[in-house]
Amino acid sequence: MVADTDPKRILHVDMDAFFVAVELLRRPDLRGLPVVVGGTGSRGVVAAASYEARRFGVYSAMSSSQARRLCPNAVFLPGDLHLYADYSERVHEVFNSFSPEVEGVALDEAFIDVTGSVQLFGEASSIGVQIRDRVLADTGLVCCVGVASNKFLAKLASRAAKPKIVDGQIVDGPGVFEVTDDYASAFLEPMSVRSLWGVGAATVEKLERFGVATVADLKQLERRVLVGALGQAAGSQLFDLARGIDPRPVVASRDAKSIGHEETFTEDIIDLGELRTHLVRLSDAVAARVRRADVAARTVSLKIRYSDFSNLTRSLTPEAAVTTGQAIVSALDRLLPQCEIERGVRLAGVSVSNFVESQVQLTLDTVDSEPSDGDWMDAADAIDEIRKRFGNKSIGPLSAMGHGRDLGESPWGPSH
DNA sequence: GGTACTCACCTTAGCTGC
DNA sequence: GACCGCAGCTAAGGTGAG
Repeated sequence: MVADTDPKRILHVDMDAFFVAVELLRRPDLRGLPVVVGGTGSRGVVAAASYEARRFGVYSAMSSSQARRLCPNAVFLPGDLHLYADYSERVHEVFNSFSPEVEGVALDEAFIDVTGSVQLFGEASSIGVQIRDRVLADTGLVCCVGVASNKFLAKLASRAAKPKIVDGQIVDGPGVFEVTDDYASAFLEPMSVRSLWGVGAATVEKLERFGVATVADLKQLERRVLVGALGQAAGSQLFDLARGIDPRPVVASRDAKSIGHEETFTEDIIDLGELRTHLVRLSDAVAARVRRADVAARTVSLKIRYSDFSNLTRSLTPEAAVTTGQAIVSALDRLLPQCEIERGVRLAGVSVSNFVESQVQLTLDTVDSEPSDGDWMDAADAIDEIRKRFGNKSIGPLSAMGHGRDLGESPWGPSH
């Protein structure tokens, strides 16, 4: 089962219906009603649903139109990521007061390694109770805590700690749930393989060919069989997870490996000029984040989703690493001819990766040539300063002004 | 009809240099 | 010089989480 040499005490903290719960703090009149965050537009999805909405079968990632059909009386809210980020920060302050080893996974969830904290605060499950109480007292939000000897089991344990919908009724969960190493087999084996980390629709289909539906079924397969079916990394990981083995440590700070923005349009785009205007705006937003991170990006990627939902991704690595919107757009201009605009473009995305230290090298061949990234840096610095003082909407590329929505506004699809 | 957004990571393939 | 094996990089696409 779990290696004897691994005495770690890991917590997984999951905020309960986080986005909805934050909304209810400022709209207490909505308590007890079906409330949905996201899905306000025709092409959007549900980001979070209250338990009252879940009783009608509304869940996150469901299309907005389906959610409306299932629960026409639900209150649909557009969502406010800035507000959620503020609350997330406050919740993380609570986590950090119990251990410095906090790994944020998303705004509403984190792993905490409390191995070194038990002498100070008591047993791991007791720390879980204390965190839950403190989060409620400091923010008014409810969280669920899973306790185990590794991240994978702690994550599943926090799921078991949550409230559930049984026969259309909301049934409270324990709030804190521990999976001991002795209990791990009995806990895991009846579960669907879909519960395991890294198993999505495609992997489920492959496993079904081996007659595998549950973790118990999965344990019947040898490692080499799984590796043959799923590849070295996924196969080997799944073999271990089925046995409750997960060696990944809690990593308190992680450097971003890519930065990107993508956007689904209210209507499909069939004009290359219009598409380019949106790409300029997206590039500008990506570049601003790159500069805030104090890095430069070597690779620029373009993502296009056509009206039939097929995707095209193209990337290139320019001679010099990029930090400005202009430099990203010039790279995109080399990729854009591969886009078949007449097919109708539903979504466009811009991302950058392969980060290096932010150092703009001015070489002799930049003299008397096209404006380089270095030439634009002073202007970009000035833009960053203006945005810091007057807000994101205060300045932007002229060609993109008046086009598209502010990034971060209606983050789960177009609002109309 | 009906599918967002961001990010990480994996696989495969082709190319280049040693 | 041709060929092989290997490593490293780039590019494209896919999968999955949250």
